Amino acid sequence: MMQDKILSTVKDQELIKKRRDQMIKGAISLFKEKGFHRTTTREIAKASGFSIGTLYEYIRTKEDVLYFTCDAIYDQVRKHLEKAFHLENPSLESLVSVIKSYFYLMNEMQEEILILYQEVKSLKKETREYILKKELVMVEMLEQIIFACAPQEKSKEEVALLANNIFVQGQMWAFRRWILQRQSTIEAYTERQIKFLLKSLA
Amino acid sequence: MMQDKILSTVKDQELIKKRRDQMIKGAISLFKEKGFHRTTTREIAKASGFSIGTLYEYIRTKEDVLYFTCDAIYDQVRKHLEKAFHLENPSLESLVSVIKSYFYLMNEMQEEILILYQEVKSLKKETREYILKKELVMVEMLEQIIFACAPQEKSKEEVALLANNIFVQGQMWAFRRWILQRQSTIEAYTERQIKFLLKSLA
Amino acid sequence: MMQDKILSTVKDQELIKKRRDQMIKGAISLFKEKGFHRTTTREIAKASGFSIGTLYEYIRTKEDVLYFTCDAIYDQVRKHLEKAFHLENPSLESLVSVIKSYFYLMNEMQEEILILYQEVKSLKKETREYILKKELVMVEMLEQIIFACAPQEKSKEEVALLANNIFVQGQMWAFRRWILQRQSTIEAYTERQIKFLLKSLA
Amino acid sequence: MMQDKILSTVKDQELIKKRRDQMIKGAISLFKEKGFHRTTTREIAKASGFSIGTLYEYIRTKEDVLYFTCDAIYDQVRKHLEKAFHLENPSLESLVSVIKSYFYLMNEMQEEILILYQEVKSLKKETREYILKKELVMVEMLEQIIFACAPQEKSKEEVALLANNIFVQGQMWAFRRWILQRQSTIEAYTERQIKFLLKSLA
DNA sequence: CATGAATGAGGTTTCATTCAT
DNA sequence: AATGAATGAAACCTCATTCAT
Repeated sequence: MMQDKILSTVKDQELIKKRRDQMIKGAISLFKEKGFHRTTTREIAKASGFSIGTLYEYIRTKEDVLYFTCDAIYDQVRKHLEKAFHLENPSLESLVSVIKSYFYLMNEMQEEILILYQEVKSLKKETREYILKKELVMVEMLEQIIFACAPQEKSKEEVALLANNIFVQGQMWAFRRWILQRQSTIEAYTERQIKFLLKSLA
Repeated sequence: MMQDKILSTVKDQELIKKRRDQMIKGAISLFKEKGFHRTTTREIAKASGFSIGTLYEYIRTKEDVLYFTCDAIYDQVRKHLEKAFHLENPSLESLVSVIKSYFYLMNEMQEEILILYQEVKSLKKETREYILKKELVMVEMLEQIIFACAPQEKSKEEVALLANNIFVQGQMWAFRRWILQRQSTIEAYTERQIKFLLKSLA
Repeated sequence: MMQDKILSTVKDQELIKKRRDQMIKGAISLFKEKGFHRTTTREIAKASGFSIGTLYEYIRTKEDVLYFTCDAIYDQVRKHLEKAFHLENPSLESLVSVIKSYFYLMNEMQEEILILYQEVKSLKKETREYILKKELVMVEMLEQIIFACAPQEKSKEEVALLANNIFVQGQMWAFRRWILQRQSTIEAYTERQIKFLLKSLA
Repeated sequence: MMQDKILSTVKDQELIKKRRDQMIKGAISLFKEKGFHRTTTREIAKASGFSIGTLYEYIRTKEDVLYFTCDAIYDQVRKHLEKAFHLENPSLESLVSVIKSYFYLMNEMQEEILILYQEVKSLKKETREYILKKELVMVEMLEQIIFACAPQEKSKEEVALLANNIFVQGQMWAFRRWILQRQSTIEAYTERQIKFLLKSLA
């Protein structure tokens, strides 16, 4: 984990984990509300339940908080998907259920997804690439599944695009909530997208 | 235009237009590079070719710059689309050509689209809603076109979703460039998306 | 008049007088409302009915406006007093009527008096002294009247102090309005102050 | 104390008191010299012996400095008066000694009194009223003393007016120094004012 | 390990004044 | 004479970061 590369003054590894988890929890709730830039380190410390001094025992710069936060969100998504993506006998139905599972997760994690969409660009290049690689891995997992479940003759590029489309359509439910959620539910939305998708796969 | 509602100390309407255009141009190039929050008003003034004092003759707050910028980007998109959307005899082919035209525009306006995606959330509620309404209008235009060109039995909701998908798939080319543009060109991308879409419409 | 010493780009003397009168009128109403420091030159120009450029044809610095304003207020007071102070046959009664006349004037000019009290200190030393000399002259006029009307054996110093007391008690009605005007009228206030004064003179 | 209502980022109450006292001392010396508006927050910080950042740990806005300063000046006056006003057996002599004590205090606190006279109006309504109430209380204390020491038949209104006159005559020594202190000493001034006053009381 | 007071660079915004038209 | 757009110094205030306790 790259997380470990960010040095902490503190030695006790368990404590580091605990404090960073507190921090991420506090940060997410603040970033949801006001975004990264409008949130101060003092607020983060307070929301995390410790002092500003202590916060800086576990990070080097404010950007580290954003990094940890994005990282944690991606891990949460990945953890969920890994479970769902573990298919026994691939079939179109299992692809459908994977997609459903993913869309419903996006519905639950709407706010966190918004954070990713809006703030990742504030990370510096190197860190941003590290974070995005995590999404890349997930997209590739999805590609595998499509290959396995819908093995019609399709080029690698087409499958890759389908995987991306599915990924974005899940996130879209979050970042276009102002338009999509005015008149639809996650269930109806999922239903329709899957319908279109299956036609595309045909 | 809501633009007019933002007061300027300056009275000459033509000059206001000219200066605000300079400002938008300067701001876009800076926002592309470092985002809204990391750009200072001093930098905006300089990039616009006038002094900080002059900048504030044409805006009230820094947020106004973001507002003008987003507004201008949306207007640029809309202006283009209005032309492309003006169909003579609707057919599947004309739908395809509309989509192509839109995708190619997104390719040209990549950086601007990124600004929209990342910074609109920094506008205050009221202004943000005003800006998003512009996108809503465009989505509705696309819905009309789909109805006209692909008049198979489809529910209003399905058409709305298709319009949204098309819209997002265009923008996606910009905001997922790090993954999509590594291995594809706008032409190939457009081709494939249209292929999937036509299947969905079938 | 020192006013004339403040150069104006404009040559036409009548116009200068007219413009400065407009300016003073505008300035007084603004200073009443928000004080000298919180009033901007732009606001003064607007309230005076001309442009900021024109304002600066008739003054050199913002402080000049304050100077003209204080000067005009003092002149207004003096003009009034000169009439009232012109006694035919001096007597205690005529002293009383002079005081009454002064107090009632202070009542009418409350806001202007407040400007003097609060803003004269913002004038630079030299100008301030020039302005205060005008009050000194008025106090001396009052001393003459006391001498003439209440010719009991009193030292020069005592008379000077009485004159000052009377002057301040008139202004007090304005600058202590928050305490005095809650429960009294100018008539009752004048009555009582005169009663005490006559005892002091006895 | 209302002071406590103004939040400080700092938690240590003793430190807050200490720093605010430093601040008030620094501010008074600057306000004496150049007034509130012409004094910058940086100057206040420097004169207080700490950085601009630290200053803002103990206040929210520049106006708070003025508020603390006025409040401190009034408290200093009140503290002094409370001692002097504590009479054992009331008599005309004790009234005279109270007045003397007050006038001499005004002589010592001339500059501070000037600050009150010129700057209180810069406080926002609510705060200004809170500050003025402190003066009101002192005036009422003086009314009590007059009642006790000079119990001739006098109306409540007359006593109130006398108390106000005494108060203003003390402050006058400060704010009319340019005229009064040219030719008199505080001793002579006090003597004469008391003489007039006793006649008024007769 | 934890705390929180201190720091000061740097952000946004204002406004007196000038000068070309 | 009148205008008003342009200027930029300087104001207030914030906040990431440090470090003595």
